[in-house]
Amino acid sequence: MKHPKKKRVTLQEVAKHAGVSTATASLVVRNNPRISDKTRKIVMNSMKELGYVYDRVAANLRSQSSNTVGVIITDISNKFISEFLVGVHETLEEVGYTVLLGTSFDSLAKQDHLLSTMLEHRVGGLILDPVSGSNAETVNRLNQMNTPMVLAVRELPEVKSDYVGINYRKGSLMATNHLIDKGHKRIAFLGGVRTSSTWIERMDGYQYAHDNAGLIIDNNLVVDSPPTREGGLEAVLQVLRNPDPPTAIFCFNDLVAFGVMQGLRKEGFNPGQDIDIVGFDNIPESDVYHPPLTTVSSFPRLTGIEAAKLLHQQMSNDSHEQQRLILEPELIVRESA
Amino acid sequence: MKHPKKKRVTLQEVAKHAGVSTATASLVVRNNPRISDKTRKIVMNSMKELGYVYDRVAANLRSQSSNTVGVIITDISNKFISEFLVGVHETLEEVGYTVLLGTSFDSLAKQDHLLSTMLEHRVGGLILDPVSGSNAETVNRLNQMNTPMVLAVRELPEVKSDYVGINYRKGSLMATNHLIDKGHKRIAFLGGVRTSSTWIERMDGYQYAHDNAGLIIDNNLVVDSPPTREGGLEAVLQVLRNPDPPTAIFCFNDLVAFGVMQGLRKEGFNPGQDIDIVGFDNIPESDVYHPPLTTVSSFPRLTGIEAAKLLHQQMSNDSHEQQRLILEPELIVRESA
DNA sequence: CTGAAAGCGCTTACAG
DNA sequence: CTGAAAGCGCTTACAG
Repeated sequence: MKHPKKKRVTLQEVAKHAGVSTATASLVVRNNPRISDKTRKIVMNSMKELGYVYDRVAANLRSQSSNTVGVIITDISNKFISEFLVGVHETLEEVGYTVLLGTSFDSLAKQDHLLSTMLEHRVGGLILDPVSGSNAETVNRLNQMNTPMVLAVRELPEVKSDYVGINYRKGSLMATNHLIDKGHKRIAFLGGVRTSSTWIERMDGYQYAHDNAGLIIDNNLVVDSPPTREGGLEAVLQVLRNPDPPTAIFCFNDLVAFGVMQGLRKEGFNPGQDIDIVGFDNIPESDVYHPPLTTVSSFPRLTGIEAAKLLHQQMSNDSHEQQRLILEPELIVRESA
Repeated sequence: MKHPKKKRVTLQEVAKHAGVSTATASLVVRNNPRISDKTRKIVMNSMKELGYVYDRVAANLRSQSSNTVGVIITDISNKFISEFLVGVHETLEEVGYTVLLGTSFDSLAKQDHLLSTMLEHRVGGLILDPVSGSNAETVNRLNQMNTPMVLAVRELPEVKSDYVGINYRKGSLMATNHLIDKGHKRIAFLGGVRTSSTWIERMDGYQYAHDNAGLIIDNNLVVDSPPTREGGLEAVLQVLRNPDPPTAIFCFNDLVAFGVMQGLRKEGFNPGQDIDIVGFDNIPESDVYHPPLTTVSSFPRLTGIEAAKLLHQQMSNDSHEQQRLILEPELIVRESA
């Protein structure tokens, strides 16, 4: 876990080689304009000659600053999250931060551990896609350390923090309305973790659409599961055992929808014809599924970009008021419904 | 880019509060058995009471060690790479490393910049999925710094380093043979960057299969492109303009295959019936495509795990001989060919 | 515009 | 088993 390295060339050595003081050399590395061009060149030369590599760690320690940002996500395999990460990462690198990545694999214990590690590494800020069921307490440690943070994707009810996410409720409302408009009365809602804010919000929209249409929800048609392909597969198998199965399915996300399609085929149904399906996320592959998936587009990359921007704002402004950014989704109608 | 933080509680303060010397407190934090249980408890208490957070950065500086590892990848959106990253990340976190993530977005300049940044951050080791066209010189900077490194996914001819990757040649051979066995004589090879080792190796296998069968390759059927869905789409449109179009297509990877399918449909062909298609990678979604994709499984996650293990070995053993690990692929026959 | 000295928060010999 | 002091590689006032 530890590994001693060949001795680095230090700034002192560079300074000595260039015949200046360490302070001067330090100013040169940091491009301070107060150094004459002549001196600067001499020092730069010495750096090149000796193969000097700036030690950002020592610099950060001394100046009590940080240019690293921690990013903790739940699961890279999830396309929504990986696209989110692209947005975050791209934006953060642009502004010059280096990112410490942590994956919680949806485990609260791992997330806790990662939070600690990040703090120990003196991150200047943190972007957190929290595990469902994260408690405020865990996260408030960050506030205590005065570390800027933005929460993304999943909102934590009791946590005071910047947040950027999707208007899941509206997306779910649009999806369910679409199915109702097509004449469906028995619409299942499959997948997702019942305690997560993302599930609850989708449930809200699903409920609201039913209420509006004067329909009542059959609770046997609401089956939760991990938000994965496997989860979708299991959920649909369960719901099909129902004596009165659904005629349409609203899926927690596109991954779940794939699993659902697989399950339907396995049971002899033809997805998109016998049973309509709507997904959520509009991951890039959803339009090459079989059949192409009707889904709700939720702009993961943009979510990441905005989260990174918000964090950057927080880190550069001392007086920063809390922000909450909710992106509006869009219904993409394809062949599955 | 910099951000001053509230003053941290230091180990000195803890020591004073506990009535011991800093050295003793330090030994406690690091779980040194040489400290009596009684003293340990007192110190632990003080830490809790004061809200102490270990400063790994200061510790690493002083002890000239590092428990961070840099991971530079080309593109998170690419499912092969993101799965690879999962493997790397999971393994690295298990052994207690924290990962600094960099994405080169396939730009040589960005990769160079990231390498510098990682060195400046004193990473203890590095896993590099190099941009195609990376030159040895760039990478050898690491060797100069004596930083352990393992190359993954793409091999760099002139670079001496551990490497873990896939036997692309064999995978490509299997895929092409499969198409030849089905009676195809005009097999296109679409997508991928012509200068990358991954492309060259696939080309080798494709060539070899043709030679074996006494077939000759029509160079008009070999079209390179970025290894993305968009790239596949463009490549197939180009190859279809051919007066004598192919009857089967071997795709650089599954993403390219999706693009190819889309392109075929757009031009009125029915993928898997009019024209057979084989992909490469076996990404999780490939079996829910339309039609389910015949492809070569290349174990991205395992690749990541092995890369991380190799790096860990290098970092913990001083005498480490160079290793080259090549994973064997597998043909997955589904409906597209 | 440049230099000498102190200090960021730890760990590391060295004594005892 | 514990303590006092030096030092990792930088930056930061403070002088000049």
